[in-house]
Amino acid sequence: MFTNHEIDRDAFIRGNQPRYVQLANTLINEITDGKYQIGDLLPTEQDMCVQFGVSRFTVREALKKLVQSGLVTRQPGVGSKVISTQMTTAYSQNIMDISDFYRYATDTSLVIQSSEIITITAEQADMLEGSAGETWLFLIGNRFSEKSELPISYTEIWINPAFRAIKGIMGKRSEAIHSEIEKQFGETVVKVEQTITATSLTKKQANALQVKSGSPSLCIARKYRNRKGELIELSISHHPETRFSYNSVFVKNNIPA
Amino acid sequence: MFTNHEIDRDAFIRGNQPRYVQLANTLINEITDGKYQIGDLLPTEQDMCVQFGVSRFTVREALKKLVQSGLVTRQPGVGSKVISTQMTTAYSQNIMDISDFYRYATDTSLVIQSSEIITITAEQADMLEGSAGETWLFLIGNRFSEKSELPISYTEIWINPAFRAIKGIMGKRSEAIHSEIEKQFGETVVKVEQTITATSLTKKQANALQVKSGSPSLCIARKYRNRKGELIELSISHHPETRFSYNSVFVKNNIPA
DNA sequence: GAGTGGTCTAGACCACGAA
DNA sequence: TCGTGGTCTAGACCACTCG
Repeated sequence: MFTNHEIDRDAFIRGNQPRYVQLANTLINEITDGKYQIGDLLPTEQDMCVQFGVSRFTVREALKKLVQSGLVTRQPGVGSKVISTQMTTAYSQNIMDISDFYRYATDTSLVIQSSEIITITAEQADMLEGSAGETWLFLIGNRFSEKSELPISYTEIWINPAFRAIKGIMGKRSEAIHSEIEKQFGETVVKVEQTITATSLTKKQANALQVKSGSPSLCIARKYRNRKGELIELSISHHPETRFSYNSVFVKNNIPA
Repeated sequence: MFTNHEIDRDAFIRGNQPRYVQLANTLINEITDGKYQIGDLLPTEQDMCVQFGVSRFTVREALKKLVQSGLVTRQPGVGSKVISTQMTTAYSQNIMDISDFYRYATDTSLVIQSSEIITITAEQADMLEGSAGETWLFLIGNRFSEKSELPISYTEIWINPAFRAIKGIMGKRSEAIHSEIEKQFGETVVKVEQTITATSLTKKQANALQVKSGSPSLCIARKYRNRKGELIELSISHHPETRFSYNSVFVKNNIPA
């Protein structure tokens, strides 16, 4: 058992993460490193409390993260069973949480090729939840993964007039545009709404992606909102078939009603 | 404050749901009914503890559900702020949790049009995580929403040999196939892996959907797994453009590292 | 400085599954 | 019957926001 002072020093060294996050990472590493096989039971909550010198609350918060990650299921009267020994990630995308939007940007890079201020039409105003005549910043770019020379997406980005003075966004970026807005203007993205559809590529889009005009694409539109619910940024990405897939894992933690 | 006996009687009447679920539903109803506007702060945790006669733990579990639903954000030193006053659902799909897979099936209906036992090839075995020569049940059907006569998807379903004796699956169904397997065989789905891609429709698929051959579609493949990680069912749905979209909401609950 | 939500402890009772 | 995870209470200290 640690005293408070020792916990604080420890946390400082490790980057000041909560105990349950540290414990979750420890357990994830043990599972992915092969200490447990699929079907094995983890130690009980009581055992972990003793082993790691923390309360049951801390252990349970950590185990919640394992369930969310799809590594473990839990059942009263049985225990915590390992159902997967690897985190599902790949060159394909896997978003379960808003913080994953930040991670995604670091695995790929976005190259902005054009930037202009546009006075929006009535139709665009509808899409952007604004009024015709407003002047939004309009960016066009391509996203690349490290593993291929062909772009994985053609992306159009609309930025709210309040942030159109944003600087240094041309060329190759390893960070997301919305996180740049947060930095430069002190805004905070609290909500992202995402819609996925299938579309036919226009000539312009197809050219940028080096595929045939009219071929199918996965279209992902994301609305980034601040605390007041205002639309900060709208991004629309078109991914040609075979170059991109969108993956998710859903795990049952208790019986549905 | 309730005695234990009163809590039990109460729970029985309300369907035996945990207190924090009941509290979450109460708060969701208050928000969607207009008691709070966007930007308003909910009462503090302390206030709710007094108002509802529960502990802070119970209040916090309830508020977690509101954050997951995208109705509220929480910030230390500030409070719990309303950022949306309606649950995001529509004719389009919105899956955040494994239990949503059950709800989706009740909003739409699946009409199974063919059913046969197939001896799988090496290529199919790869996809189904089995061995060539195994005999899987193969279903073909269309999914309809109540609002339109045109199907919203063309669906192919592969069912593990262990469950190929499943009964009563032909024709119109308002329940999901995987939940029928659970019922008839006592299995439990604990994990669903989902991959979304864009594809061109084959002639057969296009005919079933009454669109042009080669037109784009949103392809959603789902692998349903039991506790042991075994593949129980694989479903592959093709949705023509304009008839379907896949929506998600992500909400920030704390600052990412 | 007062109040907020985030984290954490040390207890407790329960329904359920397995032996 | 015994141990599991699910729920719940009553405390506590902290970093942070805001007046």
